[in-house]
Amino acid sequence: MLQVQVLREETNRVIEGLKKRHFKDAELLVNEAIEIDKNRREIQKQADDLKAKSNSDSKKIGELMKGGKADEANILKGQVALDKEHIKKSEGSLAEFEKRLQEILYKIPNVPHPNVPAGKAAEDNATVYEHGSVPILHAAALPHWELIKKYDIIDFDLGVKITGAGFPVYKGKGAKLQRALINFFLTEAELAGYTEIQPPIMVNEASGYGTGQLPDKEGQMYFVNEDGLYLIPTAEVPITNLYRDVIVPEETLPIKNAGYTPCFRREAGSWGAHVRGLNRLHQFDKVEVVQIAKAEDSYKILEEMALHVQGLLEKLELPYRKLLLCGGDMGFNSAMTYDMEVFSAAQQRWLEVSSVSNFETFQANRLKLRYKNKEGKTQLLHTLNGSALALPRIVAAILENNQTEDGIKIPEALRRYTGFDWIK
RNA sequence: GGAGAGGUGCCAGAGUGGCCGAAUGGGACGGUCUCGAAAACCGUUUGGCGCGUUUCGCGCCACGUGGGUUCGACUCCCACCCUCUCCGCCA
Repeated sequence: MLQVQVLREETNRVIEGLKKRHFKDAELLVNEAIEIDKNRREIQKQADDLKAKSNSDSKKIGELMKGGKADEANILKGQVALDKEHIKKSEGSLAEFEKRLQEILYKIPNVPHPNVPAGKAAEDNATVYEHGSVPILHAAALPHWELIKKYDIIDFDLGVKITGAGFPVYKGKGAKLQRALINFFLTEAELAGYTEIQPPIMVNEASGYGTGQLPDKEGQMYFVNEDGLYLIPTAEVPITNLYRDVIVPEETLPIKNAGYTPCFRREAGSWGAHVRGLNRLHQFDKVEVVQIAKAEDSYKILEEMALHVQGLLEKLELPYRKLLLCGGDMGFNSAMTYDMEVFSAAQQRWLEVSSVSNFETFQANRLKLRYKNKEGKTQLLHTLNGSALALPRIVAAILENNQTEDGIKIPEALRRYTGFDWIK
């Protein structure tokens, strides 16, 4: 959520930025917010003045009563009662304005960074880096959903039996490969200076609001009705919310946390050939990295985080490209996002395996995540996060790209974690 | 699930109707002392919003949340949320 103050003071920058997203009602909503805010402030001034008056009158009444001047006190009481009615009215409309302002602010996405390319959709994203070459597969090469059957390492039908579609069962070397990847990603994160966090995978409503899943994306999360808890769609939610309502000491910045969690996504309504196999699931595993930084450091850190993810892909010997997302393709909360896509050789398509974003103060504003600067002023911090990495598509790419007639070869860097070199 | 206790500032903790944005202790920060440090002593230390003559002044709000009583609520009443302890169940 953007701050009204920013809308007020940097109206043009905000509107121009939002246009880059092809966000339809940018001008309309921003101006409406500013207008409502103006009314809100006028009413607050009126109410505050009236409250100041009745506060001091109440004090006088106390003094008069003590001095035995009950008559004078009673006259004043009548006066205060009258003022109270007016205050109540003002407060009513103040609350109304605040509610409407909030509703509008929830609808306005983050303002893209100036370096974000213009563009409407995925094809307008800028490819800023490419690495590795596409492997040439043997004639009988299979897509991963065939490979997992051939080697009996992941079973979708069993998942359907015990839970439903999109909940695969990993077996034998398939299960061990999961564990190895998680371990590899966490170890690499630790080496990069991240503190490992193991958070709950259910969160309360306040956390959902904190990172922006609520109120809009409610239907995308699994909800445990009995206890009012949400299954997390990503570790970003619990790990970022650790710092909700916190004023962090300046010397601890930047804060670097990493965590492995299963992730749950309802993904209502997305079906079809391109979501086959491991491409899209309701439950999957992911290691997430999260940083909290001062405004002046956040873009340097965004680059650092992207490079960390690139390093992982290079160690796994996967060909990838790095995209700088265009305004039209960015997520609602983000000011700048890099996507990493891995080439899946048997499917002959790029698969998104990581998304690294700087949210600037967009999340911090809702989270009330701040620090005190040198002048003693509290300031909002910047939040950043990235997948490092999401497992299923990495598994798909490893299986497809590394298949030979003799089996699937495990990348060198991963072998000390798997304990085996081949899936045969 | 049953019974009880409780939610106050960075932490602990007092406060049962106006003198309370809040005692006291601890922590942190600054200063005095010291070659330096410790101790001691002195001082500072919640956040949000609004207005103005905007490194400062004034006002409003907040003692879990929302309502109520009252001229006046941390204090009284109602509802809700959360935490802790004991019992039960349990990996």
